[in-house]
Amino acid sequence: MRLLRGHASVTRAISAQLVAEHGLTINDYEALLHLAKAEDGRMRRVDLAERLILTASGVTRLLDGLEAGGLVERASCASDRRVTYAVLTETGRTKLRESSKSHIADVRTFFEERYSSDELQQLADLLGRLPGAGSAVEGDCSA
Amino acid sequence: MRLLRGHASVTRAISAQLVAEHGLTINDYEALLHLAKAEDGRMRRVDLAERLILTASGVTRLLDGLEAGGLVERASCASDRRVTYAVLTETGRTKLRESSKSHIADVRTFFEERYSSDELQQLADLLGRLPGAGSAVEGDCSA
DNA sequence: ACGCTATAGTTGATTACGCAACCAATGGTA
DNA sequence: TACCATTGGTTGCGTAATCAACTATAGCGT
Repeated sequence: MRLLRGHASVTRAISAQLVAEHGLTINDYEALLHLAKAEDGRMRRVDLAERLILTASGVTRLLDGLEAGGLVERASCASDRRVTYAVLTETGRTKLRESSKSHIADVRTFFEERYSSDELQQLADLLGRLPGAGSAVEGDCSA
Repeated sequence: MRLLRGHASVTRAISAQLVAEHGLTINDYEALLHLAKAEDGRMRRVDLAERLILTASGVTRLLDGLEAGGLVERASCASDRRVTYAVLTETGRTKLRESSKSHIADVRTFFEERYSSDELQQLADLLGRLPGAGSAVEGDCSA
């Protein structure tokens, strides 16, 4: 675990910039990002939770905030009435575009200050094997 | 940041075992560990905070719990009356010994399942450059 | 057609932590 | 020596996340 200790300070530093500049936490940001990359800008809440490594309730509350800010909306699924989609709004998409510029720059700077691109590649390979880095295709509600 | 996402699940998994088997969170455990490695089993709270990557207040509360469990005590410093030491008690030392066995095994298992020893070394080198991994010698109250 | 189990999501209580404000000592420096 | 910036520590408050309990569907197997 010692190994992973550094995570806290890194995340905090980067997250703080994001909050200060755009009013988004890292999870807010990454939720928007996942939605943006998903088909139709929508995901089932449960799939989003898995991607963000949050519990279902964590996602409920995260999305509460984003909905309140008008960045996402809910939509229901015709074929399964249990599911609620989180859908990126146009506002949300814009917000993401705006914030990604500086955020990506911040992250890049942070890592490039300490690692060469080879090392970065290595790091990505190694850390990519941890759970939660998977990239399986999620189920769609198109039945 | 994507890179560091895996951290959450790993920490949770390992921490859960520790809590279930010994009633200690990872921070509890590592606090005891740092104290055990320190001279006389004691550290200034502020130094402990730095090691654990917690704020001063975080450490205050962490130690509250450990004190309540009789695992650490407070001691004051003769030469600087601002400082309070956290001191490992005999009970605490025993607790640490007990829990370290299974915890170390758990961690080892977790990492050895996914990485070769070379890779582990690489990972340690790379992650060791993140802030909070430093190993500077801390000030002692022996003036 | 009926019940049983699994899945999606929400809510209440609790926890862990950070930040800001604060107090008390320290240790220059004017 | 009187002041003031710095350091160690605690406390109040807010936030993000967990877990457990719950509701509502879904989709079996008999």
